[in-house]
Amino acid sequence: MDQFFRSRDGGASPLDSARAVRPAARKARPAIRAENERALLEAAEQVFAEEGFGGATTAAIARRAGVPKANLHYYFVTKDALYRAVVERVLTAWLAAAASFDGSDDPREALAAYIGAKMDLARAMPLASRIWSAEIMRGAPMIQDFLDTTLTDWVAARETSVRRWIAAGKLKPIDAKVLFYMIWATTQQYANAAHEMATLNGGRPLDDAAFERAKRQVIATIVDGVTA
Amino acid sequence: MDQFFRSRDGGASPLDSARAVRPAARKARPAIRAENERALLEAAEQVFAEEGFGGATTAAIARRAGVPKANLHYYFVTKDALYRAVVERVLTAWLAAAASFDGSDDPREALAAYIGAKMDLARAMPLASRIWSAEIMRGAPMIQDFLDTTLTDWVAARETSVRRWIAAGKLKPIDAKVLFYMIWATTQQYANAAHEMATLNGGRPLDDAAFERAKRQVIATIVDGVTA
DNA sequence: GTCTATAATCGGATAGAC
DNA sequence: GTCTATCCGATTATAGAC
Repeated sequence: MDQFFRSRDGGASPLDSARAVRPAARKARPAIRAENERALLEAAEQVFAEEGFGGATTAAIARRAGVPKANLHYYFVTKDALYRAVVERVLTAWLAAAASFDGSDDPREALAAYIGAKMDLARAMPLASRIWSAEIMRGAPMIQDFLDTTLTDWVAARETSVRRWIAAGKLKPIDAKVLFYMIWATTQQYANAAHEMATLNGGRPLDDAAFERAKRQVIATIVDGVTA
Repeated sequence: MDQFFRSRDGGASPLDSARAVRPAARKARPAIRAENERALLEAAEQVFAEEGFGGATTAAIARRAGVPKANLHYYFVTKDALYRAVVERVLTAWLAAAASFDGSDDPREALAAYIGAKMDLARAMPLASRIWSAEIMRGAPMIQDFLDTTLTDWVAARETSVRRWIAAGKLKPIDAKVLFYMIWATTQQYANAAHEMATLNGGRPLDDAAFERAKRQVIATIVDGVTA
């Protein structure tokens, strides 16, 4: 995972990202460390999602996690390292959802499974999903290596599948990238714009039934829109 | 326009947002004021788009505009007021694009015109569009009044049109809000994720021809996906 | 491993000379 | 109307006692 990240100053090689978290001292109580790291990561996810990287402060994160600020800097040496740890979590989840595209040779099934998985990811991890979008909006200073390597390869491979489906008459003659941009944008929207959706829903967040209806409509629209 | 805004502390009524910009002194040279405000707004748009509200600094904005930092605070009393002025511009553009939905009684034409206008907006004003998305992602602290009033009314009226088209057998039985969320997300993507798209395009931004092809595919996918 | 105290810097905003 | 100098609270990060 570390190979995807570079430090925010842009000058680092993939290798030096090493461990963002200090190694545990011998004979430490692992439970305390695990709990403090968990609380800090959870608080960091909230604050980074609400305020963005620049607007987030380590003091606010430490306060929300219920640990002294100096403790935050003990577990995560810099604000940057803490942010990286948060982004790693959602990258893992993103890759897991991506795998769901490959469960079927039929484009309708593959697309339905992938769109559904991405919708579920936005619903289950809205804060992490928002951080992911914000990272991309800022020009991906932390995940450029991921875009250059894993994502580029992933898209290229799926473009081959799409071309095969087009040749087989199963899909319209579309550009696969444009399709993926639409899928990414639409599914992320259910994390990014949850507040706007709540406002337009009479002030209440979407309940599970409304979300499931939305998921079905999103899948149906895209699948019907690209199949021949 | 001012009635859409509230100050970021959340406690303000629409009335007190008054003039974010100082009134010109009598006998001032309007050209200097106009040029300084223009340079500051342009620089602010760049910095807010790159760093977010919290990450942007007035020093960086003043430096990019080529004016002393104290001058920024002369023209725009607070960072908040400068941000509000930037958001006002994109709100105006958003409303102009929204009007293009109402040019036809046929859903295919209305949707094509609106999606095309939103795509063109993202292409023509990518920085302002990104700020708009970031504002919504943060929970719309500055444009909540717009969401509560103008946007709520706009969506409600278009939902009526969509229901009419469904009843006439021209559209599938869809939820209009889910359709609009998809349109908003997909079109914004061409501003928000321009860097990611460039990476997947061999490092080069989309040229005009590629953008026009994407626009046609987005329109076709959505229109074909929702028409009966 | 924890946390109080503090260093060093940066941030928004202003005073007041020109 | 402009801009240098500066205030002062906030911010990241660390030192060092416990």
